[in-house]
Amino acid sequence: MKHAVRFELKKKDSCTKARRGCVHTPHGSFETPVFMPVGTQATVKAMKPESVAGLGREGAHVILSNTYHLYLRPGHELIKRAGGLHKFMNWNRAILTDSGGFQVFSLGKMRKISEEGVRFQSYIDGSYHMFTPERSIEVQEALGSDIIMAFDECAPYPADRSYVEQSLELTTRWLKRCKERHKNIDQQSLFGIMQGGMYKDLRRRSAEQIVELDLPGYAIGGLSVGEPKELMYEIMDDCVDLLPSEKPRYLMGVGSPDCLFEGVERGIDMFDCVLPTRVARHGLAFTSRGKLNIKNARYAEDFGPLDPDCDCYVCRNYSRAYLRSLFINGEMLSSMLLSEHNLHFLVRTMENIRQAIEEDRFTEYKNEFYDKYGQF
RNA sequence: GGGUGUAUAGCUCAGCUGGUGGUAGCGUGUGACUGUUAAUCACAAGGUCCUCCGUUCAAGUCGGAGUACACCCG
Repeated sequence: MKHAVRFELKKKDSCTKARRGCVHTPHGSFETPVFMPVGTQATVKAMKPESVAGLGREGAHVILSNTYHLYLRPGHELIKRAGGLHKFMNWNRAILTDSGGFQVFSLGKMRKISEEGVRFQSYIDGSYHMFTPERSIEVQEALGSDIIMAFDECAPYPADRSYVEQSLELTTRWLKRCKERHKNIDQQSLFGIMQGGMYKDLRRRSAEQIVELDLPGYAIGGLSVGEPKELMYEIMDDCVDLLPSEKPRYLMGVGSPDCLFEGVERGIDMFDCVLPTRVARHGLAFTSRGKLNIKNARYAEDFGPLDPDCDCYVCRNYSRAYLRSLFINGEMLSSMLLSEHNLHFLVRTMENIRQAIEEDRFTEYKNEFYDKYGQF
């Protein structure tokens, strides 16, 4: 049977491991490397779907949503009855759903891990819910996303070697159960997730185990969980190549501008991150000259655009002074405009990266970007 | 004109029977945020405790006068 998702590798940079490709899904294709905006609760916070579709020059063609959150509320069965996640949220392009694996990490004390799965306590009403690999796949099937992620354990940092080792082995066993349970491979594609924490040999072992299962795509999980960036880059130096070059490689949860460049340079094709939308709601903008905190007093009477080099809707129409005024008055338009700008900035930067790879000048573009952006 | 009450951070207020001014809220200033429990969180600055006199070893706190404001009565 034909896989729902297929990767087409178009070009490789001659100096670095950067690649240019395209992922084809039942809900259209997206060019890679790609940044996927995050819409955890079936919405990219503060953004209308048509605005997401209009980001950058070409628009965003894939977003991420979350299995655990939608399972809790409004419920995957409800979304299925609504006609699936795409229809429910009015997004007819590709959707990738995270499995709930990250919540094993982020929900901290509110869960208990066993061989069977994870017992979560709902942060909404305190009720208990058993999530297993099978359950995660069932829920993602009901949601109808194009790419579904394996249910994994995202280990914390720092973590003992023995803990990470057991966690990685558990993740592999769970991946096998996910694959076993996943039947509609012509409608949805399951991506496996590498773990192994900050231990290179464990990363290698994890990669070997999951690659053997011959899935249509692979992700690197368990990075950007609090470790220094240099350490993350060092781990990536080693482990990206362990994933098959003919499959898309997805670095989960990463999305600061510098990390995108560093990831692409090491052969990553897909990224997702809440950072641009979260920091936007907290008043921080990414600009070509670096981070800009809109609540700083010095912007009170700055009537220029957020980023003079940006051509987004926000920069074309609003001043820093206005955006600051919105923010300090607690107006929701502040979140909307800053989210749109930040997402545009990352989506546009990725478009530039893709073009640079096509023209075989990725490193040149990266240096150009870094020079202008300054300190991260 | 008389009575009553209030006066402490930029604002709104805690501060018991005197013992170095408050983990107070908001505001202000700054920072953090990376598969979203996050329109969140953290830190900092900022005061002749209205003025004067008195009681006391010691007064934001007790007494008196003044001033300002609020309300009530003429």
